[in-house]
Amino acid sequence: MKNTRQKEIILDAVNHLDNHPTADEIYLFLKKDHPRLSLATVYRNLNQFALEGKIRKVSVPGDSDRFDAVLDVHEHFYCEKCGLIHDVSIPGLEAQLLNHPTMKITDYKLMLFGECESCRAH
Amino acid sequence: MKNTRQKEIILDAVNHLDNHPTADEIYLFLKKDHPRLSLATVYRNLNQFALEGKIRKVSVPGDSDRFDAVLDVHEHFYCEKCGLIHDVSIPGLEAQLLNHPTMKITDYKLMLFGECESCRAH
DNA sequence: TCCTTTATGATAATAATTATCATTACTAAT
DNA sequence: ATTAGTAATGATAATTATTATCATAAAGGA
Ligand SMILES: [Mn+2]
Ligand SMILES: [Mn+2]
Ligand SMILES: [Zn+2]
Ligand SMILES: [Zn+2]
Repeated sequence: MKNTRQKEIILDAVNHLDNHPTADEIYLFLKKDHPRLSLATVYRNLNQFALEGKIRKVSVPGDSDRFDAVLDVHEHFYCEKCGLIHDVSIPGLEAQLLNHPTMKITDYKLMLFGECESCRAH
Repeated sequence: MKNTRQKEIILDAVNHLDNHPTADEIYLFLKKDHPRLSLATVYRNLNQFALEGKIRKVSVPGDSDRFDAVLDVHEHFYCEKCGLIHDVSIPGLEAQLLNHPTMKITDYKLMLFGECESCRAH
């Protein structure tokens, strides 16, 4: 509700770190230039931004949540070789999931697993 | 590797409790008749069974993991009204996800959210 | 039965996230 | 510009689910 320097730099960080960073990674990145920043403030604002739809929260089963400034519909793929999370486009998937005949589905969380292109090449 | 009474009753419990129970729910259910059972043993064996493919582990973002004895391909739907997890069949979904043109996808975790039929009726 | 090995039970440790609360600093009104 | 009111922050404690540790117990083969 009130504008703060912290909100500004945290949102900027999510926009500039395009690797689906965790709250802690964002915190460590910002701490270099803003040593008084608190991890609690990072969590608080990331969750608030996600609620407001300014960013996406990406749940990784058995691991920390990650954050994504890209709002276009896309899925996430966790490469079990390199550990990176890659964006994946699956056209028609969202419509297929949300148009279920009996259940009123309003949202979904999906994580794909496997081996990414670059790891397969090696 | 060794057969124990604990393995037997824990696997039986997952088969008997068809509500996608958590490790703790299984533990509390079994403790009534087996007061010496340890929660660590429940976790250990549930994870082992899941690795062996005897049961499924169902990840619920932001909540405890759940366990499922039904091995047939099906998805899970979390009703935000009643909090229950319902089974959902989405024919063709698995093939669509695993046959991605570029990524070698071998597995996925999906959780659907919305309002279930019975809650919508009220 | 005896021996070796693996599993168990009890509890400590871990790790991510949220809660608490005194202090700080926005914002708007004076 | 000063003030007053309110919301946000920073520091840290608490929470919660799960895993790790390790002494003891029990499985199963010889
Ligand atoms: Mn993304
Ligand atoms: Mn199920
Ligand atoms: Zn990779
Ligand atoms: Zn419901």
